[in-house]
Amino acid sequence: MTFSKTEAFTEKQQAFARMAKALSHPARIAIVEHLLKVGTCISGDIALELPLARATVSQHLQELKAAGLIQGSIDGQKVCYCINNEGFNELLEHFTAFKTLAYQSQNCIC
Amino acid sequence: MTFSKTEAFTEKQQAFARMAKALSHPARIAIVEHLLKVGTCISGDIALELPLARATVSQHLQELKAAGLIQGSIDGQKVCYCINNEGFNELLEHFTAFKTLAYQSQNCIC
DNA sequence: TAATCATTTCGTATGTTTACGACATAATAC
DNA sequence: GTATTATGTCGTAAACATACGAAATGATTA
Repeated sequence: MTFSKTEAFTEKQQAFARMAKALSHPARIAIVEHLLKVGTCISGDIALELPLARATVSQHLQELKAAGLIQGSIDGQKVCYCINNEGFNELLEHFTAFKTLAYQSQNCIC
Repeated sequence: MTFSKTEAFTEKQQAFARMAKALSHPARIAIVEHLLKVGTCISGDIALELPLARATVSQHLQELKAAGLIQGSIDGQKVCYCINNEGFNELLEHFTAFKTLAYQSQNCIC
């Protein structure tokens, strides 16, 4: 009974939640930050940056890719990862919407 | 072996991840959106908005509170929830930092 | 005081996440 | 062709998340 009743919520809420979930682990935050900083694509050097086994890093990379936040392309025997701008911008839009709501919201009266 | 090696990452990365985790379920997105829209505090009416048992909604509310995104205060036998502006702003700051990095980042060369 | 109502906590079943070593795969290098 | 290197997938153990009904708590109301 844990298949989180996602179908009961709007597509937008589900999309936002999926992206937030992708960022819900510090290792994945670190990966995204690194890719944003380095800009140019990086492969398994990411694993060197993190205190995790390569298999684990690979797993985190797959999750970020599935969420549409990063993309990877094969370059010889290496894989070159970078930010997926389309997905990343979608994430920022979700937050802009949040921010807009926050501006309109009254202060808490509790 | 799943105590997610959080201690290996910076405090900022951990804080961001904690808040993202709080938003990683559509029900919690819906709750935050609702509180932002309604502005004035709401209690178990939130449960009526969601297709979930009250116990489950309560659990989600505790998680959002623990993450510092909302706050609740007792008003008679009801509990009045609203956005925790301090925590919410912290979340927005994390995203602003992300956005700033994104602006400086080169395009993907992959 | 007892009944009622709003909310949370408890117990629990089940699915998901995290982590790792070991194995598989696929591309260069020798 | 074989070795080396980079990456991903598999199997697995332990922890965590999600959901709910039932019981507990605490405040009004009768």
